[in-house]
Amino acid sequence: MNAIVTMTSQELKPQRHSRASGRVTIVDVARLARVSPMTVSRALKTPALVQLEARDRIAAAIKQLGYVPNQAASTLASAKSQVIGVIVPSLSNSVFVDTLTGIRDSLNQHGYKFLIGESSYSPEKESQLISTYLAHAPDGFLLSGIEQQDALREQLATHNVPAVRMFDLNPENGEVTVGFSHEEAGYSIARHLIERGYRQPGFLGAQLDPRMMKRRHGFRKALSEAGINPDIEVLTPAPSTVELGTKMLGQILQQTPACDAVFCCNDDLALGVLFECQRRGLSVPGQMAIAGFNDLPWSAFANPGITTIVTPRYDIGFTAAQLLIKLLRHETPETTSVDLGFKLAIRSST
Amino acid sequence: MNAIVTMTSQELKPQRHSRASGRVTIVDVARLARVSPMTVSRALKTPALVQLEARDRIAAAIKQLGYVPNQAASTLASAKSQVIGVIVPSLSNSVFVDTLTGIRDSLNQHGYKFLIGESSYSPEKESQLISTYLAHAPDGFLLSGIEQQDALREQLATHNVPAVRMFDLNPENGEVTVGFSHEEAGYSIARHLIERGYRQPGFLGAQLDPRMMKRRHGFRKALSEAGINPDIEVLTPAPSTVELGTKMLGQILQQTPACDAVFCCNDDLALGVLFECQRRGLSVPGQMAIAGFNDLPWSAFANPGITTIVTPRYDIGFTAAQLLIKLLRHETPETTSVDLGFKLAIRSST
DNA sequence: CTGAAAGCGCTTACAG
DNA sequence: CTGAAAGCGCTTACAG
Repeated sequence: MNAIVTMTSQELKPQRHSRASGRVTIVDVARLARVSPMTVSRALKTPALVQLEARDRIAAAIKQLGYVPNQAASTLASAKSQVIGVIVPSLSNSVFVDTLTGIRDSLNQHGYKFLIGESSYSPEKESQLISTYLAHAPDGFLLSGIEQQDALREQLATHNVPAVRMFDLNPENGEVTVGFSHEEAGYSIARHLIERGYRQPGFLGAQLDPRMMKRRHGFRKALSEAGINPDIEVLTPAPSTVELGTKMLGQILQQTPACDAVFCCNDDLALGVLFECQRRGLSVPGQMAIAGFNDLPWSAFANPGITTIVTPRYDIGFTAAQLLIKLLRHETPETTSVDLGFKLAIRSST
Repeated sequence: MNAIVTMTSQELKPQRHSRASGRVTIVDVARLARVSPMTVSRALKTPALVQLEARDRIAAAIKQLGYVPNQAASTLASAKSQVIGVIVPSLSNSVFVDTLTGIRDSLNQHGYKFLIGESSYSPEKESQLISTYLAHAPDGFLLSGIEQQDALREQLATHNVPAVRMFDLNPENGEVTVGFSHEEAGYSIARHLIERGYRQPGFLGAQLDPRMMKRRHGFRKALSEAGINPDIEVLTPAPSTVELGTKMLGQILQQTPACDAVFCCNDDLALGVLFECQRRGLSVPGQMAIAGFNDLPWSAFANPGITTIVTPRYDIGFTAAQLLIKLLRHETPETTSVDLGFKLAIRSST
């Protein structure tokens, strides 16, 4: 009777600083399973260290109560968030979506989640995103490109968060990078066009991000080496789209009517060029050869199929994530710059 | 002297349970700014409640120390994560990427972050993702479609997390939904084809998700009403791609050689059909009319331009996020089912 | 293999 | 407008 009275008075006068969330916690599970909270924690993280019988009782209690661990509490206590920050230039470019898929497939295997940020190709925005994400105490970062701001590098160093760069190569400094040589890719497209006999190939470049400029550089280098004028080109900072491709064909033909081939810095542009050629009655590749970049899903099925560079974007994401996990485990990767290469897919458009 | 000795002995014998992270905390900022940690917290969240002078000292201290608030600690203490879980069917479909952009633009204004999950059109996977995300204590969810599993509904109810559904309408139950009528969209494409005089229009359907089936239903309804055979169709559960479109044209022509128009459940398929028509020497729209769905970025620039349904996918994301924020503030939205409509873009392909 | 104690870095709920 | 105390729900670092 006394006991009941006591309970009632407790209910009427809750603790002064009480702010119970009503949420099922590890303590509730522990009580039901007749173990300590610590053992529940172990059963979840390192089951091998917990007796089978206890493990079963804990599993049953978790199920019965519908327990979901509180990630915030775990992060705070362990200083490990299991979160990776990923920064890509654009989500509307399916190239980066493929990379995210690779990252996801890799990280999921190891229990990591990731936050996705879109830098819109802006180094300033990239640095801002890093600042925001640091509040979530990410265990690591996957970044796009190797041209980050100094401020960003300092932030990473200050907070001691490892990062892996994607989409390029970085043989110079010790930063871990996974990608391929954009310069060589541009070079090989030019060589292909030259070998096919095109003598006035032009370059269509959009976005003007550093990697595109490297492709352009390789393209120009091959042309110069072959004694061909490398200055037939149209450049614009606008994002590459099919619509832009339709316009750029007009522009390059106006500048150089004898232009007989174009290397588009992305397949989007190439598709626009193809449609515009059809509209103008220019045969492809007879009157105008078209080469693209990335091998987007429709490139092989266009009419004609579009010659392009096949980029290993899924593998870049997957490999970069694997490397980052190695770094997080303080394993030393064999190499800091992984070159995944590219392939030249020759199709009917050239 | 004594003091120095004391300090030294403390350094040699750290506290038994010490696990200082080395991280700059709110306490460090408070000390430097000569206020309490509570005042720093207020300066960050509700600056109006803090004296201007103190605010300036705090801002200076934050800058000097490079303080970044610990999100995990904040979430744990306040039981608010400022995180929204977003589930979309697919990231390779740019439609959903556009929606994510709308969501981001809306949530960024209000300081929310979001976790993106890809359900691959699977209700089971959707439920799993929700379970995973609940560990992050999201303040709310944005879901795709209105056909969630009962288990998912229970989870949301148990954890008392509000959700807004996207891409469809839901006049039946009280669930908050933002989208448009897929049935009406399919109906209006059929009406357009009928009015143009096509008498054997076929339907090409991929993925077979609920919304596509509603479009098909509207399409068939209009044909039946007009006394036209609605059974010319090819259906496949495979994801819609340009490659698939090239194949499906062959299939429907094999079934029904006299088929004179196709409604493709997505513009990807329509582009494949267009390329395949070109390859087979079928004039568009003379021998084969093509209609698509979504108005992907290249649809207007194809040759010919592709007639399609323009879907308000960016606005769906933006509006859904706005509505969710209202729910989180316990404001009552004027309506639970927001119809953003669609537009029929008539171009040269029909 | 298990558990009691302390602490992670914030915010709530008070009290002034 | 400001601050001292307690607590959020975990994990670390011990000790057995």
